[in-house]
Amino acid sequence: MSKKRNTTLKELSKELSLSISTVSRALNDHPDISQDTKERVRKLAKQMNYVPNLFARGFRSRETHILGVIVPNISHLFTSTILKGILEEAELRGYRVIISESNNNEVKQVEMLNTMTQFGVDGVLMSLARKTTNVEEILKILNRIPIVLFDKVSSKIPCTQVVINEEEAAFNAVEHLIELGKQRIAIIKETENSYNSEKRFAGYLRALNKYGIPVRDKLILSTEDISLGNGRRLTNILLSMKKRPDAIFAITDNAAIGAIKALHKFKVKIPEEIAVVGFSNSINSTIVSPALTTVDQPGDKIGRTAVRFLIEEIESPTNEVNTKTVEIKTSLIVRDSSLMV
Amino acid sequence: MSKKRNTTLKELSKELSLSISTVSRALNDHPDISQDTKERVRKLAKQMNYVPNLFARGFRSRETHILGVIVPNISHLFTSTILKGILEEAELRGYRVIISESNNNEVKQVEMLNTMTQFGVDGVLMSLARKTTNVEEILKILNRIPIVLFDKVSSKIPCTQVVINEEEAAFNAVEHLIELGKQRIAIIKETENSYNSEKRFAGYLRALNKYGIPVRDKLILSTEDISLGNGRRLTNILLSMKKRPDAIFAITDNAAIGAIKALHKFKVKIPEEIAVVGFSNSINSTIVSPALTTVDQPGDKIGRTAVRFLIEEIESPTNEVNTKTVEIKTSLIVRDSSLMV
DNA sequence: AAATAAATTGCAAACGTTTGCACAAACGTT
DNA sequence: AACGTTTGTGCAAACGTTTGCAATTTATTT
Repeated sequence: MSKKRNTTLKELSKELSLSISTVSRALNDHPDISQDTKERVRKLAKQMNYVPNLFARGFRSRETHILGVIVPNISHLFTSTILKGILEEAELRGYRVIISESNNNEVKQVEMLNTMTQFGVDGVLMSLARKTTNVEEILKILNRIPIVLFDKVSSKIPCTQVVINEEEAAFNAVEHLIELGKQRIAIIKETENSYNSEKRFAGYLRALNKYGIPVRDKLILSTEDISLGNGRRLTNILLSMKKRPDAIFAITDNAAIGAIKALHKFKVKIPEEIAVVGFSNSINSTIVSPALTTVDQPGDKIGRTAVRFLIEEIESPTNEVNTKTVEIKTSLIVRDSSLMV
Repeated sequence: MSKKRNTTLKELSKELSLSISTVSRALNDHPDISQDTKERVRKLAKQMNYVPNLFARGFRSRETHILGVIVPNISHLFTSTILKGILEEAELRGYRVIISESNNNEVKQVEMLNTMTQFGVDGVLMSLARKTTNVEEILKILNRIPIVLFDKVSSKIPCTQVVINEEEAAFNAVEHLIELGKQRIAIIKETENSYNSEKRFAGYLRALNKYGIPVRDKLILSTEDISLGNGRRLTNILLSMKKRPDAIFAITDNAAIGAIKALHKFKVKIPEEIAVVGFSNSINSTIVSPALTTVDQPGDKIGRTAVRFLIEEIESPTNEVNTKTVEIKTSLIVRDSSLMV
């Protein structure tokens, strides 16, 4: 059970009567080494099942080929889809991935960032904890290693950011409702300064503006925690109004599903009386009935793209700051909750 | 942007006019060092923002304090809940976690296991790919480092295994249906030699036996891929029978939801005509209507437990093989799909 | 044949940490 | 005063790899 030691360069070199350095260079395909020697070395290496000790290597060259990932909540479906993309792309490019969860705790988030750099990761992919306000510490670390933000990002951090076209996606969703003939469109969004929520809200406003529909404050509802339960609760409020809305745009599938449940309870016809649109295309959106119209966000593409940019920065470092924002296109998936005949 | 170097022991030692080894020992709270020195060292270390180079350490002591995790599919909700538990418990105990996805591919699974040991992880937590049959390679690696299996396990691999009480959980679920007065209980399960499926099937059989209910082959349906779509398809078959079942036990929430969808379509009353029970307590089970009765598996507890056993094996290695199986208790959550008044 | 260039290979240092051992000082015991 | 003991500290080796430079061999040129 005790950890058996791996074959080392030294053992190979002894076996072949070569020096350690020659063996090392042969395996790394260094041009100074003759073809002949290279083949002999490679053959024996394979035979003796040689694998380089990554710690010695990382230790020596301060390159670990490890990427750190920090996300608020790993069991959120959208997040785990992104992680899937990250894992796949990283593996493809010969990087390994360490994952941590911040639990939406800003302090913990910085702590993890520190541990990771201390650990020697080559770069970090990060989705910010809700209400990340103090970016000081993050900026400090950004001076030392490249960071790429995705999904929950912040304009206060000058680095590459990979997001979906939140504003446009929301615009499209609301435009869809308007084209259906809806005029009193309510929105259920987040209170706090959440990047995603604000962008989506902006899209909502732009759509109303474009079609000359007045913005009614009463139809703009916010909640701290954009959950199913709160979606239900806010919808109840909407239903108690003298003039009910004729559509609800919830910036989250869960909240939208909560809305549907509430509407169901009060026997409101969906979508005839009130149409509902969500955001995320989570599995649930097809399970609820009526099936939910929603915005599909290609999580794995976000993950892959983020990895690609991060590795690029790692492998060809420049002294300029990278501040580009990459937008991944989403698409509106129309289902029964907004399908009028 | 270039990787700035961290403070090293050498720098600390120079500053304090002490030897490197004294500083090292002071920071590791070695009893040989005087309290006075320890405090001076610690103070300066903090001030100079010293962090040990984990690579040098891991390299030296061949202990990395990294755990490897291999799962079939990270974006499966139950899996990511387990991961959450793993991450939390590991962090608590000062271990870091590397996660890989096997995509249910046996070859890839072994490959990852190899890369991880090569990488120097102290131990591996693994949930097996479906249809893992060739355990040769895994056994080889088990000789070198401790492995703990969870969720998808195999009796062919002599190591600690953390599972839920699959058989009993299924038994309870079916017993619940019987107590409801159901007599023709169908089961939707997996075809291939899946550990979970077989255990659950065994529980199903035991429940029928206990109550003297004949086992009818026609009511035992299997599918390769236990998905929502296949749940729906198999339910359609059940509905086409001359004598329909009066209950369906699907060994997966998704399949159960497929069943509900099919029943819905044919306007079969749930649970009066046919009751439905699933397995997993995924979020969806509360979103479908009627809400699904299902078995709650405490994912994070599984994760935490697995980590605990693994670390124990790492930190106090014995030469005996560890083959205990730890069962985590589940509970049946009764909802509308089987709630009769 | 001598001189130079090119192709291979080896030596040795370096990376930052831990740890067995040796050493020195201070103390207590005969 | 001589001897052990205890306490605190430093020396130096080791972990496995990479890499600048030197050394050797071989090929090419004059």
